Amino acid sequence: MTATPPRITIHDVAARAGVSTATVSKVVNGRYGVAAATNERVQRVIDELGYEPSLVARSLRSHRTNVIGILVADLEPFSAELLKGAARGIRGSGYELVVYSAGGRTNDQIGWEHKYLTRLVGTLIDGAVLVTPTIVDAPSEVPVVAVDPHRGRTGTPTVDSDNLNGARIATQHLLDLGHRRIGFVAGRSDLESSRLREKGYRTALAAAGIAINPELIEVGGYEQEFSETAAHALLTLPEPPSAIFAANDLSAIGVLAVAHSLGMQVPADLSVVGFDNVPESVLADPPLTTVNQPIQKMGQMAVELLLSLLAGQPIAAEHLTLPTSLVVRQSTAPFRTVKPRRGGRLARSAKGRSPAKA
Amino acid sequence: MTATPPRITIHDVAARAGVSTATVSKVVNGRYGVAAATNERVQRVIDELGYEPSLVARSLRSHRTNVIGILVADLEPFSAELLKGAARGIRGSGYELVVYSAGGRTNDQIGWEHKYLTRLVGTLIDGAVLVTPTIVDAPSEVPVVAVDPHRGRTGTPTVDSDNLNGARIATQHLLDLGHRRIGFVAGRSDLESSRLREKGYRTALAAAGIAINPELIEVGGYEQEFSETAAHALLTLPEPPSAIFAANDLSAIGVLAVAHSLGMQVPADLSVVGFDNVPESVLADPPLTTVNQPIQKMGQMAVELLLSLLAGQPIAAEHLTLPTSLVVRQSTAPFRTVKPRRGGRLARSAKGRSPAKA
DNA sequence: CTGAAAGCGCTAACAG
DNA sequence: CTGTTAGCGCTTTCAG
Repeated sequence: MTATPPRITIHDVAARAGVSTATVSKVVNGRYGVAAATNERVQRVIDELGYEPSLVARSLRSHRTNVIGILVADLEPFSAELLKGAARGIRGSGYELVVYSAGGRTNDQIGWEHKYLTRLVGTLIDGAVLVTPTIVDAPSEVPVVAVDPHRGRTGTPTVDSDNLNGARIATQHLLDLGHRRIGFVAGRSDLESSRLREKGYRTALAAAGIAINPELIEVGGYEQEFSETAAHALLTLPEPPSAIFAANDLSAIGVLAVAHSLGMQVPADLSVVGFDNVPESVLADPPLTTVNQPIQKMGQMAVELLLSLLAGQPIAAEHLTLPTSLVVRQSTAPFRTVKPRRGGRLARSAKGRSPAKA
Repeated sequence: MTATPPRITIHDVAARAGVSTATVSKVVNGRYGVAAATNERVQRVIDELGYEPSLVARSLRSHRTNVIGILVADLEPFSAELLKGAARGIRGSGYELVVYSAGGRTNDQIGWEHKYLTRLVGTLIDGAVLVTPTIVDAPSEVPVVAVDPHRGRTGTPTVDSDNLNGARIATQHLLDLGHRRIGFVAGRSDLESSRLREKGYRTALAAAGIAINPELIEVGGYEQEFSETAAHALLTLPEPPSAIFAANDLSAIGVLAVAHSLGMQVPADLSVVGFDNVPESVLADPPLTTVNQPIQKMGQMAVELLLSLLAGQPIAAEHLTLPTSLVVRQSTAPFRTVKPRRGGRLARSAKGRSPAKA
């Protein structure tokens, strides 16, 4: 155990400068009513000692901190991307940013966002952006903006993207390529975005006159590991799908991994589409066809919305839904009737053989 | 202005449950010495009211918070990537993570890390990871690990990557392609990593028997905007370089932008190499040849080091330097003697014309 | 212009 | 087992 750090407090400064703590406080905060000479002397001592007021003590006293919080369940590709946008949104606002992470594995526990919010709000932060919260509480007294909330829309301002249409066009892309047996690796049913993505999948299929086959739907929970299990189930079916739409990129990357381990070539033997367009999707092998969400922009808008709220300004819209779009890369290809499976292994010369069968 | 949030405090709970605040505190913290009946009653009130202790008030009192801080100047690709690794490192440790961002534009002010560290340490966080700090103080009483510190190595444990060799192999790659006039977009001279990268550039050139030409070196400050100015100066030289090595990917992306605006084709007319291998480098047009730093791993190791320190365990090594490697993508090509410039515009049919001249 | 005193929400002795 | 008291580091009236 390390020794208690000898923090330099306002008392140390006051003692050394021969004034009261109240005076030091005034100097630090640039309040009026301090003689120029005193001010200078105190300032010198502050510099000497390298004194810096404790954010915590200060915010406990004055319920204004000029800090906004971004609460995330974990720091994964999606939230990391969002943070870049959030940083852009806060620039020049005079506010500072604190990101609080529940630490990943805590996220099985529902309602983490409420816990962290109440823990911090009113003391450390003036307002918060909640990233993919499972529950958005009854509108709290403190300004809160939710990004991609799990339970649809409530009283709190919200930023999300068009999950329904994104899923539709992703599925449609696969249909256009001639695929008919299209698997779906679902997200988490408690999340609104996840439900909408599944709905988009179903809608597109229905519109094409294809009946939903329950055995082609497996839950991957938005996580790579679970998704690998799901993908395995799908791909070892007696009659496996020729294409899989995964509810997010991490899941799609899991599908890719399983396909490879099964000796399948993507996209020759299996087409895969993801959702999110996180940077990792480009790095995937092969680069993933996916649905683009303007994640950074979502982060930026959420922060800007929060800043308006904090300033007491009316906000343009309660709920912002940003458009999604399809990004075609190399994980999708036209459906081929003949599957050149030979004893479980696949022929290597598949490329460019049978043409599309749209 | 929004009304003061009616935070539910320990007093509210105490009053409602008909006990003292001390008792509530004991219940919350699971201390011994509370009657089962009381415990249950208090617990019920806590649930009813949705009470959650203020992290701030608590940490002010008990100087242990189980929270570690990651202090960054800004949330850009590098730090965002690092956070993913940090999150992995903290998983299962029981600690929580707070990321504190100075908010970008504050970073012209040197020493932000000291300020934020003293602001938070001893009150909000038990220890910290400093990301690219400009100054690493005399070893503080509180556990601190620096990632890619700017001023070489001091008493504080450090995680970085092999900047010198990375820069060497990047430059060598360009030399191997036959380039002789190789420009350099430098970082910030106050940063150790930046100095090492410049040194690597100079070393490689010297080893190839090429004299350093000062007019081929411009400062880009690790920022895209500055780097564009630097690149513009370089590319409008009477005798411009045929290749540019940029001190980081953001700078290289700036170089790409300027090259395009000048009507140059990359890599046909200009080869560009970056440094970092952030996800953005793959997204660049064309995908950037760059030096890979294991950024996520650096974040993870930094956190693990800090955790050891916090646990009072001896650490394996004071200074960890992870290896760097070259990632060849599409922004580099062999040098061509003849530059098909025609009135400032470039012929479109450059591809595959004159062969390498290594 | 300056300082004494109160108190933010909480925990840690110590009495009762 | 429970409550009282003190005080973490700071800001804020309010007297002097």
